[in-house]
Amino acid sequence: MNLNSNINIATSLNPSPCLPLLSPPTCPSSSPSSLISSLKTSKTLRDLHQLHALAIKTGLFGDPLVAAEVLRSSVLSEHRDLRYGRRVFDQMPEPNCFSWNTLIRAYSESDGGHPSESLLLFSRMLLCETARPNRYTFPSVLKACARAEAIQEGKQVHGQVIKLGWDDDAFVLTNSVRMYACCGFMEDARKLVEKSSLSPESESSVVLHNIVIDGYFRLGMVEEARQVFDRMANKSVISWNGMISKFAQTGYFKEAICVFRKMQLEGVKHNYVTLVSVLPAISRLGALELGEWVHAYAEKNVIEMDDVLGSALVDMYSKCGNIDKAVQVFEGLPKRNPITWSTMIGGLALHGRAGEALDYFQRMEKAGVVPSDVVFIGVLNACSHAGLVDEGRSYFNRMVNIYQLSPRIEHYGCMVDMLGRAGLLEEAEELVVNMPVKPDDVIYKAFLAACKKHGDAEIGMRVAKCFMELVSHDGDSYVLLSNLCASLGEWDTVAKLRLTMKELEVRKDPGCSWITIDGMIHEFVVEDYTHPRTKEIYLMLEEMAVKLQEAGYVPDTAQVLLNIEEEKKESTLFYHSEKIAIAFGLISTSSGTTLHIVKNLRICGDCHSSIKLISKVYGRRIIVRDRSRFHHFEDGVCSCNDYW
DNA sequence: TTAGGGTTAG
Repeated sequence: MNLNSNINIATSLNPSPCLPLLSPPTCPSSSPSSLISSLKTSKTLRDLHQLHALAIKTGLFGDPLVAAEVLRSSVLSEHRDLRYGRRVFDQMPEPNCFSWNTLIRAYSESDGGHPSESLLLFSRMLLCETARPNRYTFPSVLKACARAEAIQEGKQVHGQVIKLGWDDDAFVLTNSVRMYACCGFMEDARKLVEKSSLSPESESSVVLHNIVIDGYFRLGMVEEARQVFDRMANKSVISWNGMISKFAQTGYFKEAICVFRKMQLEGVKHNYVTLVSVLPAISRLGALELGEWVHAYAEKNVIEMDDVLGSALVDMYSKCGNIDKAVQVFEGLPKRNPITWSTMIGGLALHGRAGEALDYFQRMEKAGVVPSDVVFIGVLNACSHAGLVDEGRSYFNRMVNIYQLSPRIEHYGCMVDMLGRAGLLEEAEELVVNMPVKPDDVIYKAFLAACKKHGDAEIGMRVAKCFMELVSHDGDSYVLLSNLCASLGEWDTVAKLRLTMKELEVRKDPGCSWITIDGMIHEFVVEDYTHPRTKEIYLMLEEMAVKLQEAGYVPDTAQVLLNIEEEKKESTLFYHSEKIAIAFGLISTSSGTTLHIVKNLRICGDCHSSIKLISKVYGRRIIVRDRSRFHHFEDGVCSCNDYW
């Protein structure tokens, strides 16, 4: 869009506004100042309409200050109505500068894709002789450019800023930097910051640096963002919160927690946003102790427990293995929204507590909350993990027919997984082939895992062909497929697959498990020898092997799908990362302590049966979160009833 | 009339 192009706003808008002409119930005295103060305190759209009518009736609308306040109340109050405000503006014979700024700002902040409207108005304002852009005009126009990521227009506006001499104004500067940062022009953004005469300790300088950091994160330039943060002479709580939330949102969970700890060490008080920002990182890492600390901190510091912080806590307790506590937090919340319900239902599903997940879904419906498509992902996931195939089909149909929600690939993913786990491979295949969205890696992975579980290579290979055509770069799917072939002894195909992976530079995520002891996260990969207590860990693993064999453990070497000697297979199995993490947990905690393990991949069959025995032999509850769900091992039994 | 937040198939 070119700001200098001719724009005929008048023809594009409703020229005959219907303005109400009611008498207000309580008629304020008709002086400009009392009308303005009534407008400022008006609470509803109805009040506003009546005061507007009064202004017209008494002729006071002709007073530019009154008209400006009618406009401001229309578009920037809590009960804003942009279309109404636009009609008010178009009625003004000669809007003053304040009114232009008000409407430009309202468009730049609105959600309905209106930033371009802001720019159109600004270009009209430039041609207007009675109102010149001022220091209040530019922040909004620049914000509109930033939101539309319109660099060409942004540069033109910035040109006007310099021409009219507003470039030293703190608000204008902030928004100029933000405009460049949002458009990805970090060089320009940084130049402006460096050129500014602000003291590095000043509040404005902190804001500018926060914006630059945000810009680097948008571009995925995490290291640059971190460097700017580390070098800041002064940091506000918003700077710290920004780093935590951006790290967590980009998958840098450990880094998010690290910043959170550093903030604490430097004596910066956490606030509500800090907690909401760090909790998702804690959830993903399964760092229960830290999560509990955050919960206690919120209570001790009387941080408001609303639906948002409540959802984050429910999610944290669910993903960190304490589902009962998640339920307790949920039940204690003063307010719940659709996300809170989704989080609770998804959490119960993750723990295999399908019956309760479905009960909560019913409660949600009874409470009058309209189910979102996300909550159905939780419901279908619950059915899938509990083998409730008929219920799953029925909920899928209800979602489509009663709630009129279009199934997304995630819903099909749940259905394929559900049918596959239950051994209904042909029905699952039919769904993969006929579903209206293109199957992705995840769908194939669920399907291939089901074929492997049920030993059906024929269907597996048929679908595998489609998967190969995807030219996927997802390492896990290749490994799954090659494992499927390996379980059939098809070593030639395995070799071919490995070669394809090499050619496409596909890498598999290495299996990795972690355990938190005294607030420290300890990470282990398969056959890991890097931990400072490696010697003790491996002595423990040897002891475990002996005790398990005494208890009747037979290694399930069919799980090791490499073409290697049986004996080597046995040792490979015993050094899987989750077993190493458990050995470390056993030597680092007192007897009877529950162990919480998180694994990035799905737990293998041999580990699953070993951990059942370990829980019995060592008298420990062991809670393992793998890629798809929780397993609660106790006294030789797992909560998943071996259906996973 | 500048900056910050929660759920989602394997």
